[in-house]
Amino acid sequence: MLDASATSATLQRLPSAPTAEPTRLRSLAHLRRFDREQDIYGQEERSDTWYRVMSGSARKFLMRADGRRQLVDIYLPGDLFGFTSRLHHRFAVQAVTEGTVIACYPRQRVEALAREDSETALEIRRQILEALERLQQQLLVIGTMTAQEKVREFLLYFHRRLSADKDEGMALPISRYDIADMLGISPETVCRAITDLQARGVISLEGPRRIRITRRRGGQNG
Amino acid sequence: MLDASATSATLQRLPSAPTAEPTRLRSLAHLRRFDREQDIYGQEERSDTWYRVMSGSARKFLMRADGRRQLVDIYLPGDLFGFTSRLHHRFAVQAVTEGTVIACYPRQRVEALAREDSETALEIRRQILEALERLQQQLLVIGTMTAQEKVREFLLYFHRRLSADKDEGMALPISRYDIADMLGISPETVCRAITDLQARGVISLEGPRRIRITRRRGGQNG
DNA sequence: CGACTCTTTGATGGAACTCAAATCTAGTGG
DNA sequence: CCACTAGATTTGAGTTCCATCAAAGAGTCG
Repeated sequence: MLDASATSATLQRLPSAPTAEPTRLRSLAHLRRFDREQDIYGQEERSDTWYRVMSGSARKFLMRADGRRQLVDIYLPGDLFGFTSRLHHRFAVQAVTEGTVIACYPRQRVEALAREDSETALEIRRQILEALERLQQQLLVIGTMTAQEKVREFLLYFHRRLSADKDEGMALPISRYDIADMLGISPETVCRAITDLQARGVISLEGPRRIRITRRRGGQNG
Repeated sequence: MLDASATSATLQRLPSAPTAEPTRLRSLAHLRRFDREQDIYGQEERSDTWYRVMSGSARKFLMRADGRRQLVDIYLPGDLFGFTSRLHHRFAVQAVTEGTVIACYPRQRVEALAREDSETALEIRRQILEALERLQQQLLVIGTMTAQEKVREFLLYFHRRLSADKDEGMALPISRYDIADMLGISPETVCRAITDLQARGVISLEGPRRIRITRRRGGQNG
């Protein structure tokens, strides 16, 4: 929508990677910077590029015919995404945080590299498996029955992913609406669940976007 | 009866890939037969084997502390499973259909083969991507809001996966309980939803396990 | 400061879970 | 072949939970 002039994103060389990234792969990447809500790729777009979050965050989602938005995944620094067995994407991915920096890898060249370098191939396999594990975790969260559980599981899961310390609060990059669209419940219910969890002493808020996990019971660690 | 339709689907299930199983990979496999409800691998088991359904079906699930069973995926003929980036599994997989036949591949040897044969490596990558797509689809199904939608989406999705003809009914290998544990709703609600869908003319039943899709509106095809 | 978005809270009708029981199905053995 | 059994499926009644509509508070950024 706003993405008509998608090339407000800046092209530049990659100076150094924050996360462990094989040198061979890194040499194929170029960096782009995205504004808040800006599309990284659109629904139905050709899947000829792979991406990695260098900083910031992004949401993967699908717009339904009835106008509902379904969130499928949140990408955080270090996450590789954009691969599919299809020719075209079925979801869109857009930046959540202002100034999100994404490394872009031309798919053809990555696959060519993988063909001749088994180490790269292994790394790619590992990254796809990571995405798989994330989706499974996500399924476990959404698969719980009550809304309260969903929100609690989601917060624990997200806290783990942000690899934040238990004692220091985590800074949620996403809104209540994002959480709602991710869990298949209404934003108001997310709010009420958070309020209840706070009342029960499971979490404590220091500002709406800063959440501290106080008590973690029955949580299976990652 | 269920087996008959399932087995005939073996070689034509994958939409984008006509390839059944590379000869190189096949040579590493040995076949095992499983009874109904028998574990193919258990929760917390070491992940040193990959599997492929040759005939029958299997469920991947996790038992929660409160006794609730959460289903994450259903494996049908042609599906490869068992890979993870972890050392141990976090889910169990057990046969659903009596006499399910599974091909087992020693992980070490598969990965060794992948290291020296880029074609095999590509095939593995493709298979993992298939699993990823399946989980995404599953997330879309569960992420819908009403139970009615969930059940309808699930039936359409499963119908697609069984690559059954629209006009001929599909033979559900799984129970209402399985569907419920997959969608995070109660089995009674699954029943009522199916009854309602039947009343609305969306589906028609010829026996509880034989479902025919009558009308498919708004369904995105695979 | 003021406009905007995000978050929270309230009230209400409808949806879904639970407990309970009836019906159906498939499989077993007489 | 049929009665019988165990399991699966369906239906009913009552209660809880959640989506929805509405509006008020909080936070943010110009």
